[in-house]
Amino acid sequence: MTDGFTYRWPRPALTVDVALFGLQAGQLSVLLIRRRLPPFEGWWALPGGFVRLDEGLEWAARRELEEEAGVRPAWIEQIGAFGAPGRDPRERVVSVAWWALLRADEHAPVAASDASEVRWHPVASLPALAFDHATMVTAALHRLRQRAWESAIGAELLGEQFTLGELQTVQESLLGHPLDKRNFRRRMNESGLLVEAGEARSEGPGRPARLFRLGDRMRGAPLGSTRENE
Amino acid sequence: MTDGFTYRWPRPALTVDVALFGLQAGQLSVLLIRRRLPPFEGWWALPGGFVRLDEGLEWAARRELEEEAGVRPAWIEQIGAFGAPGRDPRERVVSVAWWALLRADEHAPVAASDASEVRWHPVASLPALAFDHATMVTAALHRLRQRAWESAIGAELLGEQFTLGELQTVQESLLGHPLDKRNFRRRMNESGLLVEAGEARSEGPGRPARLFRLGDRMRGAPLGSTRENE
DNA sequence: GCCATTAGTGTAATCACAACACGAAATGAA
DNA sequence: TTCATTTCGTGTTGTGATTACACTAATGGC
Repeated sequence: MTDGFTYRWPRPALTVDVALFGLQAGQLSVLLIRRRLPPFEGWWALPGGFVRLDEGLEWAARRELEEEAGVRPAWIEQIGAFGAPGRDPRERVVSVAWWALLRADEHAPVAASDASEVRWHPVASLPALAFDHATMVTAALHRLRQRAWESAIGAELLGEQFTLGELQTVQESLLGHPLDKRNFRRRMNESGLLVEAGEARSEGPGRPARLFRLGDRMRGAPLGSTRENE
Repeated sequence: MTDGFTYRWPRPALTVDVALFGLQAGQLSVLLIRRRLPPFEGWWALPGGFVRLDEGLEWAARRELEEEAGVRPAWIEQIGAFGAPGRDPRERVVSVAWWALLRADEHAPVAASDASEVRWHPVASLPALAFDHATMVTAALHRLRQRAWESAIGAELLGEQFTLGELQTVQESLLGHPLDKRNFRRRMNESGLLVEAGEARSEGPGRPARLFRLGDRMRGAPLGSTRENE
């Protein structure tokens, strides 16, 4: 952004790191990989890696998820850049952190490339993490809960169609606390985010539940009732 | 974040760009510099520049403000990373964007280094901007207004001590719409962010106003009443 | 001392959110 | 077929927060 020479200076390395969330047995969990190489050899870390010259940041994040764990998130959003000098002991590395959601029906992640192991860890009991990844997870969780509170983002964890009961259960898992059934359903109805889609009954007994899907272009949109600042 | 060789790959350049806001004659304005060199020669742009190997991101942002305009912001916060390939026609450049506030009593900015001119532009009427800086300004404004709504950030634009009337005026300028006097004062009182600090009368006639200052470590903290998600 | 100017204060109406219990529709077993 | 079980689906009331709104208090200038 200065003259034609400036951009030949030595430059920091640029990486992306992704906090990928999913539900494992109803537990909100983060996908971690165990590092096979130094630094932090043997430690758990977020999947991530270097940004290539020709790819966008979000693309880089998606590619790393695919390469390192073989998964494609249903939702991904940037958290911000983490660039404290010394956060990587090797050299100066600035990392753009992301958070993402993986649908439950996606196939399980598999270890690949730089990882000796890939595993879901419940957010309630995380191990020590490499680099500043603990900070990133904290920030990611914060954003996730904010989104879950204000926008039914949990729908991204379900299939194309889902019942209100399913959606509520997912949202509760994301938020980490129970929701009132009637209030939840009212909010969803009034939000205008959902549209009906037939009828069905999933598990054995009980009255069949109506099916819904996300309305067009409603990904992550705020509920109608949420306070905004003009 | 992979093996010892990976970080020798060619890497994107890394810059910071800052949307610095201030009040000019009561108008919320952004500081822009006119570029003296290609690309976008002669266009208005946000101050910014390359990140050095040994400095943190926030430091880089502050340094560029000082170098290019000779100012030190009272508040600065990250917006996020902008890294679409092609956003800089020269080569791949990823930029970490920031927004900042400059106190009214700071001395006026001066043109330096890469800029042929430095000027405040009211946000209501911005010129076309270089690169993707228009997007950054939009995002910055959004965050600024959010903060102003939920946290009396306007106090950063005033001196150490200020009256509630002054604070309200500033907040109104930031938000872009008027606030109710009594409701504003109640919120401030209940927030617990402010503490008294003597007594004074500023301009000519009228009842003297009480002076306040920000309570310890209350920078940008949310008002007590603001809804949060647990 | 009177007028102009700015600071400071309380209450009523409205709205959003939280709490809460039962009837409806299906399944499966007796 | 009847009954027990299970899950789905629905409305109202109370409470706390936000909004709207008008006058008195204290000073400076004439």
